[in-house]
Amino acid sequence: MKLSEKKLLKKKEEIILSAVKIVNRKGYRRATMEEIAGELLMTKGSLYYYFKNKEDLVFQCHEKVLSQATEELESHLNECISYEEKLRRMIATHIQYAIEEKETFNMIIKPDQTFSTEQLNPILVIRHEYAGLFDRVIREGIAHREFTIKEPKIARMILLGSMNWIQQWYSPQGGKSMEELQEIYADYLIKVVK
Amino acid sequence: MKLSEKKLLKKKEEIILSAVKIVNRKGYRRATMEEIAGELLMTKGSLYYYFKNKEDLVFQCHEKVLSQATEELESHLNECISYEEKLRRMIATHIQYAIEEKETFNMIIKPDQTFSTEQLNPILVIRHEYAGLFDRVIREGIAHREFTIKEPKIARMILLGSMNWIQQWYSPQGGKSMEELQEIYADYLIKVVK
Amino acid sequence: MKLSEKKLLKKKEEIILSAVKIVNRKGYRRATMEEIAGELLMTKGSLYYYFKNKEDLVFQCHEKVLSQATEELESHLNECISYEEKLRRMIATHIQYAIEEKETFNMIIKPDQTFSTEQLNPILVIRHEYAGLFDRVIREGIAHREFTIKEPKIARMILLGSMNWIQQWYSPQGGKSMEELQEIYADYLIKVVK
Amino acid sequence: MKLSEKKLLKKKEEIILSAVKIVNRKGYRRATMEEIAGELLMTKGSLYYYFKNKEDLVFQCHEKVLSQATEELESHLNECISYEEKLRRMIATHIQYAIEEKETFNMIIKPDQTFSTEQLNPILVIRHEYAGLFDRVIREGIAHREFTIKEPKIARMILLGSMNWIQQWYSPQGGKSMEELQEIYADYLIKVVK
DNA sequence: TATGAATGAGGTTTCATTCAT
DNA sequence: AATGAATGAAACCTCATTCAT
Repeated sequence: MKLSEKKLLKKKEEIILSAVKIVNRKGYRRATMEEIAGELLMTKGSLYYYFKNKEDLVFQCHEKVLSQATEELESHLNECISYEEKLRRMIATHIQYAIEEKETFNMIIKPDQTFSTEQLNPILVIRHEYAGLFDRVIREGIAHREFTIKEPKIARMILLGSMNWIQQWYSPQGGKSMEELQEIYADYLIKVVK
Repeated sequence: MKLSEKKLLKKKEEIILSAVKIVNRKGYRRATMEEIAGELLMTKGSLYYYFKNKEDLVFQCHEKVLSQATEELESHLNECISYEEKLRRMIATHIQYAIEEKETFNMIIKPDQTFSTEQLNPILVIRHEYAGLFDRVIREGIAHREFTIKEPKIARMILLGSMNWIQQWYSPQGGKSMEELQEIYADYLIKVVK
Repeated sequence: MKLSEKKLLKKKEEIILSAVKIVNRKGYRRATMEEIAGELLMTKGSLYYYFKNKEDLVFQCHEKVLSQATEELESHLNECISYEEKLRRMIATHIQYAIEEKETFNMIIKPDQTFSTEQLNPILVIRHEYAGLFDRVIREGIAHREFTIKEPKIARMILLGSMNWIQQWYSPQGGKSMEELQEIYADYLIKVVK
Repeated sequence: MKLSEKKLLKKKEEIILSAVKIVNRKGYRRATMEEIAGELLMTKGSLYYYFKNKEDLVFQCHEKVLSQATEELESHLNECISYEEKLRRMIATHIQYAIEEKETFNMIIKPDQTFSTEQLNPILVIRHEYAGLFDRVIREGIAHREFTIKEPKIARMILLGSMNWIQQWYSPQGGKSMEELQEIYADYLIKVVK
């Protein structure tokens, strides 16, 4: 890879980070290209050198965030610990992302509100993959007799649904810290699959 | 109440229903007054005869849906049955709403950073009331030794979050009927509070 | 004239009065038909029974105000007093209207901003008549050797211009009462024509 | 100052001139952003690149015109001539402005209940300064026994009001040239303060 | 006569996008 | 690679006007 390409990628990454920040703060519609550019002391015109359009930029934000999260989840799956412990750690990871990357995660949750059909599909694929990791830990946990339930898919939906909901009410100033939440959620959600 | 007033209210209700539908599909920002009006074969100008502005219209959407749902839940709380059974029925009711009145009920879910502080408060109050009914059944269930958990609020959030999530994937053509879902969810969620 | 016609005229008059009030407060564009009707506990639809459109209504406001003022001016002209005294009284009258019927008078001053060509002409006629009364008192005053100037038309324009300007700064809470202004203006403006 | 900044300012000035023209012709409410832009073969959207909103644009119109006029008047005050002569020249200047820069100068005249209090104040300040120059020449003229009146402020208002009024009727094709008017007005208005 | 309801033209504003430089 | 400037579509909102009842 040439130096110029490297520079290009670095710049793209910077822009994505800025976009993630703004979109998380304001939501997709309210986040303007101008503000995203302003954060980096650029002008909005420049963004179009790096990204085809706003949708494309935000799409790449997702890819980044979600692939990061997926990676983390996978690492937990590969650790040498009990399935319960694996699931605990995956829950903690998901909660962290849901809180810290709130709006970006939100777009993954309701992508059809944001993306055109063309870009919808790749997102659904990543999303499906992501959910699949939870399916796997549950299924394998059942196979190893750590979990007992009959409907692993529905259990997974309960897990993800309840964790995604955290966004609706969580506030850093609220009563519980993120760490506490991670623990309590893990405790209670493990009960579901046990 | 005069006939004309009744008619006015009916029309307002129609508009609200249309608005709920569009807003749920598209989100607050993407839902346009024109589309909301078009659904009813009206023109956007007419909406302003009934509602002060877009915010006001959407606000009344929230208000209506929430207060209606609250009423239904309360009836279950007053039945003479065990707390577990009360909770099962409330879960069934909530799921039924979430599925059959999907678009209407969805409103509860989105708090939207849209509302001016003036209108945000009344919404939060009703929302709080609704959630409070679940809190109550859990707390009282604990007092009667039917449930055992230490964090009833978080349990409630897990319950509501997981149920609201059903909307994201449920389809009548899918594998499970609503009745099956109601049962499985009740089974799994009761485990959380037990 | 039949009773019903009388009633009609009376209602029209009421509406005109309301319109004058609102237009004076807000100006032509900001005064809405709804507000004009509201003042009389009517709905705006009703106004169209009495007036062809907003322009027509406001046009009749003018006619009323200006014909009233003209009448007053004429009465002063016919009093048996010196021309200086006649002019003093006319000045007082004009100032009073300029202050108390501020916006209506304003429309007479700049009618082309408000009226379509069709209605512009009648207004210009009345306006011309009105100014003519000042011309007359000055010309006759010169004929009777009370005044001495060579350019009566320009003097008249100075008089009217300076008085119309009062609107720009006069406030009831200001330092001088209307009565004081009437006197000082008369004193100073008489100097112009002397 | 960089070239680009200069260009920006020039464009802003062009827009201001266009706005002044339209607003004077139609008044604040009737002047549309589209028309103002159209005059310069631009689209209304572009105006928002240069000005925050309509109010801001019109505000800057006022500001510009007023400060420019003030500067010119001040030079006369500093000449070494009698106060009567100073006043004559200031009158001539004001009339010239009112006639030759009719549309630009007209802005001084309309205070429009349009501006938010925030923007109204700076305008009133400059306006006050401008008028203050006439006040000064009259007051100092009194101090030097050239003038005799007791109400210098009101005299000033008569002067400005009558001169501003010229715009309402003056036409180059009319009977009197501007130079004649300047002389006659000076003659008659000096009588007011003598 | 009066009105409730609807309309639609027209206005302001926002902002993603384009493009010459 | 970047930007300043312009654009235009689309959104919200206002309000004079119409008309069936």
